[in-house]
Amino acid sequence: MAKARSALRSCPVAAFQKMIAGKYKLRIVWDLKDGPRRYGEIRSGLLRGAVGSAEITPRVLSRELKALTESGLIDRRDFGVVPPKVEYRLTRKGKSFVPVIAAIRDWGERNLSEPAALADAAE
Amino acid sequence: MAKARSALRSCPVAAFQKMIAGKYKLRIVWDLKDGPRRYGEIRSGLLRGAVGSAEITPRVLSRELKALTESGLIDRRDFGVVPPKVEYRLTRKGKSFVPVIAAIRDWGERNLSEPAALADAAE
DNA sequence: CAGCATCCTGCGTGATACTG
DNA sequence: CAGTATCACGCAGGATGCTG
Repeated sequence: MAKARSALRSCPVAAFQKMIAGKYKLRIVWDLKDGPRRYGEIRSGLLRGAVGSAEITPRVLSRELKALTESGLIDRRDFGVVPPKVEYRLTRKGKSFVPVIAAIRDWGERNLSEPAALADAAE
Repeated sequence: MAKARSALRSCPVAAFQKMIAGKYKLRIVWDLKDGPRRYGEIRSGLLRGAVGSAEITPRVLSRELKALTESGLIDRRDFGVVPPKVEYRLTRKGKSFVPVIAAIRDWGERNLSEPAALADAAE
């Protein structure tokens, strides 16, 4: 079975965790599910849902986007114009990953959101 | 809609990320799906799948277990005997989370494991 | 507009040693 | 056996400023 082979490496879960490491990767992918978006749009989009304290620094966003690109989840498209215009879109692989995030969101909406908030508040 | 309310806080995805933060939490929950396990068993179980370099230090494992307990995913049962015997088991909430991990594993097995390994190897 | 360069800080994680 | 205590370190991630 092919299963045993891949399971050895470090199990899919660990690979998954590496892939989505970082605070924004999941949200970026989720945001891109509706179609291509420009750098600034993604940045703005990430602010929705933030509690309102911190901005996402270009350095961080840039890193995440690059990592996602190297993971093969998203694709970077540079229009090579001035002023710069760059779009990011999901790859095939990225699209196939959307349902997984959907499952996460779905579970999170009914199990986290509020009850888990006290675990935070307690801290 | 209740959706908007919970979505505001920081979106389910962020809450999810906080909940499973740490290298072992997902694997612990996954490991516990087959039934209760003792501290030492969990520790040994985590070594399967590790590339073989590092041990899991008690400090780290202890923290993860405590965090998972406070998240309400697992339940700690101390038998109060000597030598100590402590079992960890999934709660209802924890069990409901297993399918999500299954989805992750499933996706990971067909999309990561090897092709994504080069992203690692490159590093 | 879409980044990159530099500095700085907190925390997650590993190593080691000790205890009820 | 099932942890806790202490030390140390790398790195994610925020702040600020610059550029093509």
